[in-house]
Amino acid sequence: MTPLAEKTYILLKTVPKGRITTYKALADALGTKAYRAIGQIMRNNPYSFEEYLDLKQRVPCHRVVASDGTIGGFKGEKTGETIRRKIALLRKEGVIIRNNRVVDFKKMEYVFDKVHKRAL
DNA sequence: TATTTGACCAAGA
DNA sequence: ATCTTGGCCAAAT
Repeated sequence: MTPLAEKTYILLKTVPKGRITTYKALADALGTKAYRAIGQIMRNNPYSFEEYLDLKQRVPCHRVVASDGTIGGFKGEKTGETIRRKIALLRKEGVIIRNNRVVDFKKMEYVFDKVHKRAL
């Protein structure tokens, strides 16, 4: 677990069900420009939301989408059945998706506040 | 130490 | 609405 990864997971866990954030928003909130690294960190997520059972620890990496509202990747892949599972998870939480894009994406985005940043 | 690799991004055409 | 392109920087190799 790298330092940035640890902070990223802590922050991401504050995003509630039915809302989303972006790779860039996470990077910005953490004071780094390494938004590409955030993707790497999601890929290495040891607490998969689907597979990990401990509610307190699991990291909702399916709630992270690209800055233009497109879905982004999941489990190391960017297309195919894996992405359909990410979409299914989001839909189950109430996020509307059409043509691989979050509808009303700006309104669905969760904005990190001072309290969350302070916890890092 | 040096190089390569991305679940990315913003701006242009 | 797509599509390139150049840039970005932490981590992995």
